[in-house]
Amino acid sequence: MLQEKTSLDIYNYLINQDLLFTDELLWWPNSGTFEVVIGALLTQNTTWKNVEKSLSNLDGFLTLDSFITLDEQRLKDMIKPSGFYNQKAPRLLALANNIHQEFISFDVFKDKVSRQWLLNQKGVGEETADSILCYGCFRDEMVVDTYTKRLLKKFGIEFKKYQDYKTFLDIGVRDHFKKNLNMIFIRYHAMIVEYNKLNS
DNA sequence: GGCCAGGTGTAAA
DNA sequence: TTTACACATGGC
Repeated sequence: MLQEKTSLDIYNYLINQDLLFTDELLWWPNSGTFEVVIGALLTQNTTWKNVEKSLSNLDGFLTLDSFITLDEQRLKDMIKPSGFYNQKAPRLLALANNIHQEFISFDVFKDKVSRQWLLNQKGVGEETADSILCYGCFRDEMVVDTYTKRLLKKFGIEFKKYQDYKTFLDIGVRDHFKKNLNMIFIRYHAMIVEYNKLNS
């Protein structure tokens, strides 16, 4: 009889792969800052390499207060390397302005924002919302991306909906670890991405 | 040159 | 509720 793997089995499998990073908190650059919001939108259907070019262009404008001073055309020019700039620029500016208007500072945003508030923002879907919550706000939210789906498929696990993937990944490790879930989710997702990079 | 990348919004069936 | 398509640059 075929026994299906649990999310904890896959987590432990990845732990045993000896992936090359020492501190999972550093895996998403400048996690816990507004920069994660920018990166999360820019990386949509885009390689992180291209996002890095844009982030580099945005040097000096990576805080909430400085970012909202940019005008749309200038932002488009700066984020050109990461593609879809005609839609990403206005969406990023609207999001940043909404954060500023609703929460005043990014620190308050980190503390108070809800997943639903993020999902109501144009340009923020489920993965982007979870990336912002997990890496930007250090909340206990697991991120599901193409790497995740690809890895699970190797184990014969497939779902139709994002939420089904998320629930599958969440339950097993949540029940096992019970505490420090944000760190576990960060480590889990980071390992999935690194594993894919090494095996592709 | 073709294909894909740490997706999302919209329109149409 | 599901499916199809546009969005755009850069790396391989």
